[in-house]
Amino acid sequence: MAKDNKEKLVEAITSMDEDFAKWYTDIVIKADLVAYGGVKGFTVIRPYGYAVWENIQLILNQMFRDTGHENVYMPLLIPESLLNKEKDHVEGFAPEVAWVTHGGKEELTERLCIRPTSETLFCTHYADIIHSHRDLPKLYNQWCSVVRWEKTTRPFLRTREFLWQEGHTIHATKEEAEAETLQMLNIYAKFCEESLCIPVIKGRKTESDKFAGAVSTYAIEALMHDGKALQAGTSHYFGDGFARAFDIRYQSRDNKPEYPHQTSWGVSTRLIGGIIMSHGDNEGLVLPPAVAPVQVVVIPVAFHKGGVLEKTEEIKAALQSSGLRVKLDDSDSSVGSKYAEYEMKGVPLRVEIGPRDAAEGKCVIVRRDNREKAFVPIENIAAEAERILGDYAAAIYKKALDNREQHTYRCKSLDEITEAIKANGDGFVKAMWCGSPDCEDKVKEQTGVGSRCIPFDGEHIADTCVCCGKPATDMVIWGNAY
RNA sequence: CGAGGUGUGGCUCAGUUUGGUAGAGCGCUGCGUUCGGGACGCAGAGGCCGCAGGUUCAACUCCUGUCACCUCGACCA
Repeated sequence: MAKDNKEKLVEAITSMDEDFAKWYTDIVIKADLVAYGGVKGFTVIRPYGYAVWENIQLILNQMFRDTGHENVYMPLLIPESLLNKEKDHVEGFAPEVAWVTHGGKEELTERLCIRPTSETLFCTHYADIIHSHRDLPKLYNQWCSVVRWEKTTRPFLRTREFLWQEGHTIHATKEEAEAETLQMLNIYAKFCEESLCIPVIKGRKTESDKFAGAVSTYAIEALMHDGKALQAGTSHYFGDGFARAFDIRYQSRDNKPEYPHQTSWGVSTRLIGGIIMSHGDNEGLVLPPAVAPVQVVVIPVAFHKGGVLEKTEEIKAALQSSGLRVKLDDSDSSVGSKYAEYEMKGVPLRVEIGPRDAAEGKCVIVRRDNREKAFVPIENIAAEAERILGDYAAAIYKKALDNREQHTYRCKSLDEITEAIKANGDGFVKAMWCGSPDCEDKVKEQTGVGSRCIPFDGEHIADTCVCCGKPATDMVIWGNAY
């Protein structure tokens, strides 16, 4: 009997060792996060998946407000002439924009692109509203979806339409804008580590990897379970390039026209993909408590027998009153199928209570991450649940961090890189770099790993570039990315 | 955009080779018995076989075209 169940569990979802991509897709569908839509790269985000996104929004919005940002909403469509104003920007995005060419049956005189990002829209608006140094800074953010016509799509990781937030700020000085860029990167890092339990590396992108139109691009990079990197958030410093292209000027205190400095920064529903691939296991999703739609599921066992249902109501109420998100499942499917379902959905804690427990005034708390059971008196349920959730969050963070450490290789030559990956699988490669784009390309060509970022807290691995042997300027983290 | 694959009840698929008017398992609905790791019995509902042409007395099956989705690469949050 137990053996049959085991086999069923294994059948339900492809093992991650066997086929990581299939494992990912299985989870996304079976945990009820998304359904496929009718058009490639466009997905239905199901209520359970959307609830995760809403929790992400809730936390980030608070962090944005705490740092003085305001939410706004920009139009969906961008006239072609507007997109064309900043040269690097249009070159970067033109290949992947979708165009609106008709209104009803009439062909438009100027085609309109569906925003792939909203820099141009913010810039035109800023040109309208900014005249004096007193109008600065403007710290805006918008939650919206954007469209980029990607060739290869995967739910959450790369979809043609994705939900995100894009912050766009404009400042009087370079220093202020640079500080904003780094402040937001730090907020993202804090959010990922504390709320999503995903360890990230903060760093700067190389020239070739910068955002189209940016002076400098910063990113947080996370390592997934299969050793591939995921860019979890980016923050860009634009200098005054966009201001010049869009003719945004303000009069300074000493009555001179000046160009302001800008930033933009964003995270997307891709973060949900990061959660799946950082914490998930062969039983399904493992959700960080801060964003889990249901933090505790209460499951009555043999509840037609005396007293059980009353106790579950009592437990639910106690948990809710301490602010936890709780679900009581008293449907008539078997407990085994409920256990499996909520494990698949990554609910952090499960409370079981049967007639025996009810009689003794206790219940069982089972952790999703390691299935450890704790028998707790019902009167302590809320405090215990909160304590265990704290341990759980720390444990899944540590597990992800351990995985990253185990898959971080320090290499002094291209051969060492190849060998490290061959021996231990994909991961983060730490190696020195001279700063030349040619070497960057060569590393990619010969070892398969591209530059992820130049971390702020780089190590000194060697004196010379891993590729050409000339004096090195930076330590770069290399890897295979999603 | 290149290479491969798949379209048949909600899902996974069989049936296509050899044309004769559609099946299984799971899921779903109702009633009852169950419940400490994916329960069981009985009774039901549900598909003009992706779409459009063509061949044929007859097409899920053969032919032509087309669309969609998936996987893997190159490009990208």
